[in-house]
Formats: sequence, C-alpha cells, structure tokens
Amino acid sequence: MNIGQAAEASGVSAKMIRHYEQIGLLAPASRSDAGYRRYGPADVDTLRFVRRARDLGFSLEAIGDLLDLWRDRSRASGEVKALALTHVGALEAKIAELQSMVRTLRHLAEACHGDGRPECPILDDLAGGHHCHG
Amino acid sequence: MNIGQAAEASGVSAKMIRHYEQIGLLAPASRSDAGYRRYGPADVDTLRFVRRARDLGFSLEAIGDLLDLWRDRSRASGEVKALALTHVGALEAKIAELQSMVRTLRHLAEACHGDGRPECPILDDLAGGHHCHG
DNA sequence: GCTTGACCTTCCAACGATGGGAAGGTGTTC
DNA sequence: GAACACCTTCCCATCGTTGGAAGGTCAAGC
Repeated sequence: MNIGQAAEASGVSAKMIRHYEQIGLLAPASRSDAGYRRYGPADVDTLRFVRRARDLGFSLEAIGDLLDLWRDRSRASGEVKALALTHVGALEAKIAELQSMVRTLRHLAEACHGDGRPECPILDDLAGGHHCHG
Repeated sequence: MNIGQAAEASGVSAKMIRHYEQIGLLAPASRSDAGYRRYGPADVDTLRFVRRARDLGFSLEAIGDLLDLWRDRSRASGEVKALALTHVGALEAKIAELQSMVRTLRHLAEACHGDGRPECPILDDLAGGHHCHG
C-alpha cells in the first residue's frame, strides 16, 4: 500500500502522513526499492487513531502520548482518562472564552439599530466604551 | 510618545504594533530624527480599538474593516452590525464544534474505569470504536 | 521503444497571531 | 565615557495544515 491508499483509507492526507513521520509522531514507514513509503493495515489503524484524536481536538503532542498508551498493553486506564479530562478542561475553557465574546457581541448588536444611520454602539464600545460584559 | 509608551497605554505589545503597521492594518507611524516611531493620543485610541476587537475574537482582516467603518463618519450601522453578527455566527459554530468534542469525550470518560486496569473505552473508541457522538 | 498520466519523493513557503532573540543604533543619566 | 533602557530591523519559533515546484517511478496505451 502506497501513501495515497493509506491516506484514502485513513482519512489523513498524504501530506500530513509525511509530516507526522517527520516530527516523530509516527515511526518511519518502510520503503520500496524506489523509495516509496509502504503501509499495511496496522499502519492504517494507527493513522485512523490519529485522525480520530485530531477530530476530538487533541494536540499532536497529546496524540503522541495517546499512541504510547494505546500500544502499551499494561497501561493504566486512569492515565488515559486523566489525559482526556485535562483536554476536556482546556476545551471548556476555550468554550467559555468564546461564549463570553458572543455574549458581549450579542449585547452590543442588540443595542445597534443596524440601519443606515451612522450611530453604532458596537463601534462606540470598541473605541473605548463602558465595556459591558453582561 | 515612543512605541513602548504606546504599547503600555494601549495594551498592544510593541512587537504587535510594528507587525500591524507592517501588514498594513495601521498607517505607518511618523518617525523621530533617529527613526523612532512616534505616537499621539489618537494613535493610542486606535491601538486600544484594535486590542478590544482582538479580545472579542475578530480577525485582523475584520479589524481592518471595523477600523474603516469607525473612521467613516457616514457609515451605516447596519454594516457594522452585519460584520459583528457574522463573527458571532463563526464563534457559535466554533463553540458547537468544541462542545461536540466535549460531549464525546465526557461520554467516553464516563465509561472508563480510570483505575489501574488497562481496559479503556477511550482508546477503544480512538482505535475505531463505534464512534458514539451522544 | 516512447509517451502520457498518475503517483511518489524532497524541499520551501504560506496561513494567523504572537513571541523570542540577535545585532546594532539612540538617548539619558551618573 | 560607561551603563542601561530603549529603539531599530531582521530572522526564527509556535501550531496544524495546505500549496506548489522540481524531479523520480510506475503502469497503461500505442
């Protein structure tokens, strides 16, 4: 299996597969005589693992840790859970941050006529208004 | 006022002030004989505007548009409001994405013993489980 | 054989926003 | 005249991903 098929089968682009190998997230793939990377079903499984972890928002560094735990059959599930919950905490912090922005913006937008007139509480706030953070 | 004072007064780092000037977000500052950038109160106001818009998650490109609207006294507030609400939409899409990750991860973490045993539904899911997105 | 087209290789650069740091000039104070 | 804080420009790093260039390989068709 060449990198193109592996990319197709895993949902990870060929570009990214090479990149992951280059940064050490993945072990170097074996090569054909011509220098083409070759992949087997187990490699595709690993790539899918990475893909799914990325979909869940894990950093590549965290994915490295997850891969290590995955391959370590004597791992403690508590380690995995801790890693996951730490990530959940980071996600929730980010969510709270974005929600705060949304609240402020919605508040400002509600106060804005939104017509042809120039008066605009949104700009007034950005220009140094009372900074209402509802 | 040198760039350091302007940074201090506006909350935008000197690094970023130079960068904003370089990418054209800000007009080039006037210079002293020695080549130092010089800023006045109006410049600090602009910098504060940029800072506040960044805090609300606007991209630098959007901030450029906001600055144009701010300086255009004949603007229609509807344009500003539309820009803000478009941004709110993007923020909410991002929030929904992150919340989906959190839901999945919390679901998986709940199913995980989180003790010394190796069995781990989190890893099982990443490895190609049933992908429950409760 | 020879060409075409799809695939692979490596390397370099970009995005968006920010920070770090080097190497060198400036300005004020002791 | 030395110390120190500030300024300048420049390049590099982050993070994850994508794009492209320049070149090698392989299987097909003629």
